Amino acid sequence: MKAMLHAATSGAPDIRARGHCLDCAIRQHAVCSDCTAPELNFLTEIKTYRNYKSGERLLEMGERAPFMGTIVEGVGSMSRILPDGRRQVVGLLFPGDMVGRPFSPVSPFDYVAVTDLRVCAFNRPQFEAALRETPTLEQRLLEMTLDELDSAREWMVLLGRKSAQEKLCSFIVMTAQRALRLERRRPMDGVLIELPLTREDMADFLGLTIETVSRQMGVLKKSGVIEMIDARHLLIPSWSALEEAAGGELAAA
Amino acid sequence: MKAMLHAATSGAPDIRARGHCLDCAIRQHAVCSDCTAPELNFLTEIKTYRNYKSGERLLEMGERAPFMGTIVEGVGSMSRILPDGRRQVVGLLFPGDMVGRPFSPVSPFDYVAVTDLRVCAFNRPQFEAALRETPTLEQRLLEMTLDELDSAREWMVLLGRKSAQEKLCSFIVMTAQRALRLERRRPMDGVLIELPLTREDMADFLGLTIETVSRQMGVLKKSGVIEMIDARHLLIPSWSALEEAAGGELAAA
DNA sequence: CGCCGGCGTTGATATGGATCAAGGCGTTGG
DNA sequence: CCAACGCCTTGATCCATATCAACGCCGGCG
Repeated sequence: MKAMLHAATSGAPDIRARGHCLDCAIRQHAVCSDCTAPELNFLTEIKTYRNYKSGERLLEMGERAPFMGTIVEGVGSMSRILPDGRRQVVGLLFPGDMVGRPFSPVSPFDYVAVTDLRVCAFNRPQFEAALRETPTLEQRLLEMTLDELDSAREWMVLLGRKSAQEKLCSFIVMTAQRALRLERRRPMDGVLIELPLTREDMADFLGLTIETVSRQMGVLKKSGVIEMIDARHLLIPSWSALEEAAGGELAAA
Repeated sequence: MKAMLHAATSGAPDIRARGHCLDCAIRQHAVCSDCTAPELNFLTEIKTYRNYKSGERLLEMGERAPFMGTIVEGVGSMSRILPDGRRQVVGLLFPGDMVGRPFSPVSPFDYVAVTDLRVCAFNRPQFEAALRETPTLEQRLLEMTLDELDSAREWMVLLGRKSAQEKLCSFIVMTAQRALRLERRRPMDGVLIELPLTREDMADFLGLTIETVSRQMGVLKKSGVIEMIDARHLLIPSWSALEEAAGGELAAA
């Protein structure tokens, strides 16, 4: 629950060579998914890649955000830390998800690399201009934002009304759905799940402490809802039993 | 915490006469705020008003939503009820706020009238077509959606990490800000606040029980953070003391 | 008028999850 | 090889909030 002392915001992230947007592995999940070839040509010209090590901060709450971008590889988080150190993760970012808040020069949350991360980044004013001039881009952003809003509200249900057990199960369901969707696979019995977060990040996402997360994982293991390969790898014997234990619908986001 | 048995979704809400959008009292707060006169002429033609009594359900989670709209008068809520009856309010709707989920024929949440309500409504397909054809409208919707997303995430911080006390104070701050903004006034010491919600709705919004809400109101009263005129009317002697007790920034939404 | 139902308060008790504390494993680096 | 650290687990205890229960106030209605 106490905020970890993460590495400070990186001053000069590793910026790598381009590569054409047409060849992008996650384009179909990203804000540019509906763009035409000429539009992609333009984006190719203004994008840069940024790489971060796990724990690095990409953007800091309350600070000017020099860029916006899309996660290409890895997992990130958005979080806020209260003055006394309590921390709440308000969103996880998987490949295809946007980093940064369009139309606001100041980031309303901290963006942190949960795993090593690769981000397709755009200079903010340039990207905002592109948005205004490109209806495909803007419409897709609207769609994505509406979906994120639905997800955020579902997470509010979890935070406000679910038990620690149910929170854990919902988290596992959500993580599995996101991971599987990237591979265009459907949830099924016997799938193997990798949890990209530390117990601390899970706790901060679920509004719990690490001890409670750890204990509830134990309970789930004992009750057979999950099998633990190790702390970060689970097997789901029965998808429906897991959803049952999550205590209420979780729409795909 | 148990779901109240609200009146069923109204089959045929009271649909009233028009009135021109140019004369609309809440236009500057709504999705149509940036529209030109000709655009407003068009909207005037396709809009209808719907009136609801407190407790009526405008849209039901999982059901086809025949319309979308904007709150003109009164306060509404979006909520979800878990299979076992636990309820979480995921958003309050003040004049200017949108009712319904654009681009999804099925409502992801229940929309309920908290007070008597007047809604400016559009037939869904017509409104969506208007959105696609009217960049001012679509851009404004994007802006509003991004703001709502920020608010939802701030509420996640509250639900996950704040104490009952802090939740109550944050709620009062938020309610006051919303009410004052409509009147173009700024928060100041000594303002009188009206709480539009029952203790039950507050509890469901804050992830608490009614008893805890009631007790914490008592504590706030005793500690002088608020003065209670009656259960629904408060006086804020010191705005900064209230914000202090809310335990962390609450951006205006 | 008197009853009843919705809403709010208050009190007594129970409990889920937090807190405090200790220890285990695996990796890194001296 | 051992020390130190990050991450995770497990145990004992505490406490904030839930739960269970009763009551007061008020407005509507028979």
